[in-house]
Amino acid sequence: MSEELFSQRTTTCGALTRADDGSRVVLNGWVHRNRNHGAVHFINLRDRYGITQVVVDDDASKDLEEIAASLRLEFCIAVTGTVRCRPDAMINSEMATGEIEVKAERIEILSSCPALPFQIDDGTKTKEDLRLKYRYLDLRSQGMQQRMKLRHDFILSIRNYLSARDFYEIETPTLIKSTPEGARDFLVPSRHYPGKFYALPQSPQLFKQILMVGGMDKYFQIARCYRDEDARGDRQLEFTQLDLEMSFVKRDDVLTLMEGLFVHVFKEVMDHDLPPTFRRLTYAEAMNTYGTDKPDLRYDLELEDVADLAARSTFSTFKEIVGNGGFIKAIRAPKSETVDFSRKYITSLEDAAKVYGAHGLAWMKVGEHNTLAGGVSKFFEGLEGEMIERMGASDGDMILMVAHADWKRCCASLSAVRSTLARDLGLIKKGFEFCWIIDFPLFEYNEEGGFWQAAHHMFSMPQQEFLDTLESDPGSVLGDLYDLVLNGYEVASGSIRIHDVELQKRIFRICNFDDETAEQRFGFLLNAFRYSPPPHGGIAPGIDRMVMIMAEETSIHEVIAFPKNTAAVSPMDDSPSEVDQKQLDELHLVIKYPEK
RNA sequence: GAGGGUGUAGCGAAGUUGGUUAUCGCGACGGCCUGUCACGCCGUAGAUCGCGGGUUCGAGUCCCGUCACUCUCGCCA
Repeated sequence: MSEELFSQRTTTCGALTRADDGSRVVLNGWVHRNRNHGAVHFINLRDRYGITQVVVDDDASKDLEEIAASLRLEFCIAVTGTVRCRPDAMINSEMATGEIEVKAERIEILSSCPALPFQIDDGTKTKEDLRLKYRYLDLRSQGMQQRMKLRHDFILSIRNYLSARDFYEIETPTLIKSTPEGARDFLVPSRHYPGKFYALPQSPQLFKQILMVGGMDKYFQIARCYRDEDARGDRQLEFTQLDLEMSFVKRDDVLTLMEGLFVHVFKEVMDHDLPPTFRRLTYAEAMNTYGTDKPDLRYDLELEDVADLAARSTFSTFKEIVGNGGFIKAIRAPKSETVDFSRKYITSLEDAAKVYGAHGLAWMKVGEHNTLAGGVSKFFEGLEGEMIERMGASDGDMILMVAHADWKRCCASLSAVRSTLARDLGLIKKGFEFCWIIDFPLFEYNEEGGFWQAAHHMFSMPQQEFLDTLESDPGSVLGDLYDLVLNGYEVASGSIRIHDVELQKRIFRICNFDDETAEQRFGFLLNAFRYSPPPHGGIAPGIDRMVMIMAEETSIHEVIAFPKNTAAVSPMDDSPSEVDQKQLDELHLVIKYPEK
C-alpha cells in the first residue's frame, strides 16, 4: 500500500551543472525530444525550470532500452540516473544544462499521451482557437511559461512596492449593485429575490472611494473587472487592473507614485531603466500634436495645423471646410529608402484615414528648391515656401492633409496615417515610452441622446476654475483627470475624485441624472459622502495590457492563462453554455430567444 | 451592428489561365542507425479542399449564400 507511486524528483531540469558530476538524481518532467540512435537514446526532459539531456547508453538493460524506445513526445516520466559531464566535443553551449547529461538507470512512465493536436514549441503559428482549446498544452510552451513568469514577477513587484509604502491590499465584492456607468454590465440573477440582479464590477470604483471614507488611507487591489462589450486584441470581457486609491492627495501625488512604481518594477522585473519622470501632455496638446489621446512616442511625425494656408489656397473643397469652421491638419512623410510614395501607397494611407471618417487624403510631393508637385499642389501655388517651412519638409518628403468639419475625426484620421507611416517606414524605436495625458474635458456631448455625459466617469473632480461654469458651459470644463499611455496604449486611467455631496449632485444633474435617480442608483455613495469623506484620488493601470507590452506582444491573450476568444467564447471549457431548466427555475428566469 | 482577411491531412503551408491520381515540411506509425541536441536515412497511413447551392463536359480554383476564426470601425466612463 505504501509502495511509492513514483520516484520523486530530487532536482529540476534546469538546475544541474558540472558541479553535480557523479551525483545520483531523480528528474520528473515531460519528454521534449527523443532522439533514438539505435543503441543510444537521447531524451530531452523538460519541466518549468529547463531542459536536461537524459542518455540511455548502449549498456542499458533490455527493459530500460524498451521503455526508452516506447517514449513519445510529452510523456510524463521520472528518470533516475547519474549526472556526468559531457565530453568536450559534446557540450551544447546553447543549453543552460549543456555541459552535463544524466545517464539513466531507470525510467518510469508516469503518464502517457496521444499524438498531439499541435506541436509544442515557441512562436507556434497554430491557430489561436486550437491553442485555447488545448490551453494546457499551449501553456507548456516556453513562451507561455516565460510570460506567466513575467506576469507573476510584475504583480509581485507591485505588491511589494505598494506594501512598503503603506498601502493595504483590500478585496472588494464581485457581486455588486448594477450602476449605470460606462459599459454594459454582466448581470447575475438573484435566487432569493425574483427579478433582482447583482452585477459584476466594471471596476471597484465606488468601493475604493468608500474605503477612503472608511479611513483606509491607501488602498490597492489586483482586481478582476468585467465589461460586457465586444473584444479586441487589447481587451476582453474580463481583465485585471491594479486598482489603487489614496486619501489626502493631489494629482501630482498620484502621478509621482506611479512613476516611482513603474521605474522600480521595470528595473526589478526586466532590468530596464525608465526615466525618473514621464513626459506630460495635455489632452489638447496630445490631440493637436499627435491626433490621439494615446500617442505612441516611440516616433515623432507631429501633426501641423494648416487651415490658414488652406484658406489662402485655391482648393475650393478645403476653403469651404475652413470657411464653415472645419479643420485641416497635415503630416510630413519623410523621404524613405524602402517605401516608394506611389499612388498605390498613398491610397493605402488614405484607406487608413478613411476608417476614422476622413473623406480623403490630400497629398503633395516636396521637390528641390521649395517646390511642390503632384496631388493638390497646383492649388497651393505661391504658398509652397510657407507650407514647406511649416512642415519642416525637404526634397523627397511628402505632405499629407486631412480636412474635416469635426475636429476629433480630423485628428483621428491623420493619427491613423501617422501610425501607418511609422510602421511602414520603420520609424518605431524599440523601448518603452510612457507619457501622461492630463487636463481631459470632464464632459462630452451625446449627440444621439442630446445631453452631456461624463467623458471619463461621474466621480472625477472638475478643475477649480470651472466650478462656477459647470452648468453654463459644460463643454469647456476640464477635469482633474489623467491617463498613463505607453507605446500608444492607454495603460492606466485615473482622477482626483469629488468628495462633496453637493458637487457630486451637480455633476449627476448635468449628466441627466435627477436627484431622485441619482439617489436610487448611487445613494450609498452619496450617503457615505455625508460622513466627512477625505479628499482622495486614484488610478487603475491595466495589468494585462502592461504585461502584454512588456512581453512585446500585441494581444492580451498571450499574457492571460485562460483567455476567451474574440467571440467571447472559451474553446476549452466551452463557455458560455446552456444551463438546466432546474437552474433557470430556481433563478426565476425564462429565456426569450432572439428571432432569426 | 458594419467592413476587410483567412478556412486544403493531426499542425503549418503550396496549389499556375478551371483539366487526369491535390503537393511540401513537421507530426503519427513501421524499419535502420553508438554521440545526438530541430539527429539522420528508408518506408506506410492520413484530405468528403469549412458547409450548402450554382455556372461548366469538368470546380480546391469562378459566382451566390452560410458558418467559424481573426483584424478594424461602432462600442469599450
